[in-house]
Amino acid sequence: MARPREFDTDAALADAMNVFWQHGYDAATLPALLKGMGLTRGSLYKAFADKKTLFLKSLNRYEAEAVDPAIALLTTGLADGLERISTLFRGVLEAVEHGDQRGCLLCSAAAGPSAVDTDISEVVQRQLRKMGEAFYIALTQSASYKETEESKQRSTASLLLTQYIGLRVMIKSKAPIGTIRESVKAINMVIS
Amino acid sequence: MARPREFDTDAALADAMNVFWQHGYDAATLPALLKGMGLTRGSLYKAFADKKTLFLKSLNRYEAEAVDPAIALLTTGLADGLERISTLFRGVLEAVEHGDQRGCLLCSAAAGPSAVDTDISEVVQRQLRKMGEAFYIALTQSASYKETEESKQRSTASLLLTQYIGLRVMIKSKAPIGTIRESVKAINMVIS
DNA sequence: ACCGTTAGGAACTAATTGGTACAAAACACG
DNA sequence: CGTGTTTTGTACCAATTAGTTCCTAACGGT
Repeated sequence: MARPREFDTDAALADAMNVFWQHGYDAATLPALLKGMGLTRGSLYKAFADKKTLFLKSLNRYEAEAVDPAIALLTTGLADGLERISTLFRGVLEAVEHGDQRGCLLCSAAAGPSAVDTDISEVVQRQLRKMGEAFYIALTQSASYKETEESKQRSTASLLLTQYIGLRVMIKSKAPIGTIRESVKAINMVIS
Repeated sequence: MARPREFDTDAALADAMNVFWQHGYDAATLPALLKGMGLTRGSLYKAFADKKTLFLKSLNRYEAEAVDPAIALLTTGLADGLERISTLFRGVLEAVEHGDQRGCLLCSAAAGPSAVDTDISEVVQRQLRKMGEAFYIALTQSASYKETEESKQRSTASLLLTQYIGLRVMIKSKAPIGTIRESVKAINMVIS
């Protein structure tokens, strides 16, 4: 009973996510978002309230699009948990080898706006926690770790999460590819 | 043979560094810097050219004030290299326990402006490289690692550097203290 | 075919951004 | 004492920021 929206809000959100992914929260200016999303101010503010909520929605979309698949990889599929973990890190490395230097929206948010804004911090913490839990589950489902005491499994999971964040921050900082490779190699060394 | 400066440039730089440390490069506005440094626009621009070079100088000062001491800890002093590494991470943890959530200026720069600006990236990469090298030296001077093959020493050093970055990013993201403790515990587990 | 409701889009706003211009002030040296 | 040189501080600037207003366009139900 009114004029229908001319664009697909979900597609627009995907575009917004990519702009934030490339530039980061602060550096993603409104004009850049508008251009990337292909719509005008009126439409954006009508559909997404304001920049911060647009970012929060982007973050949630990132969760669905990048974090959850990673978690799925870690918690299901391949027989051995360690193999899954290796595959995850190998995937990150491969993206870099193919020139993707965007890093990880979640990790960049952790280093940036999450420190300042509690709403953003909440979402970031929740997603990081999920990742950590997924590492833990992968460990419990691995031949080499399934029998070890839980406290060691927890610690190793925590190590892997920290390692994941550190790795993706290094990638975004334009660290030389050799350093990235070395770091991934080191992880494989530790878990096997 | 002219009017002398009314402030200590080095003290002012220290103040600037702290402002950047708390807010990050982008979020540190000029008024915030001026207030934190206790001087006016005229003086700041006469003494430090512009915001970016002020940041680069702050980064170098951070190197002298925080990075180099950490490197010194890792490469000299305590008998065993692993003990030095433990001490470093324990120090980070202690700072957090005392309420310091600023994280690490270097690590935040890595996740933020380093991705965009090559001048900043250069400084960041150099400092990260120094840190990695220091971890490596600490390993070669430890009872348990000094005999292992170099490639493994390199990998472990790389792991520690990545871990260090990840840890400090998590801290800045306001991760719960339990997670931080767990992550530090995990490192001690790996290296001993 | 009309009418209520919503989307779209351009113009506008108010605040803030980093940076500059310039006059007044404070010194060192002769 | 000047006088030349540099700092200081204020006022200013143009550009950019996120966000709003408001008129028009496009629909859907009756």
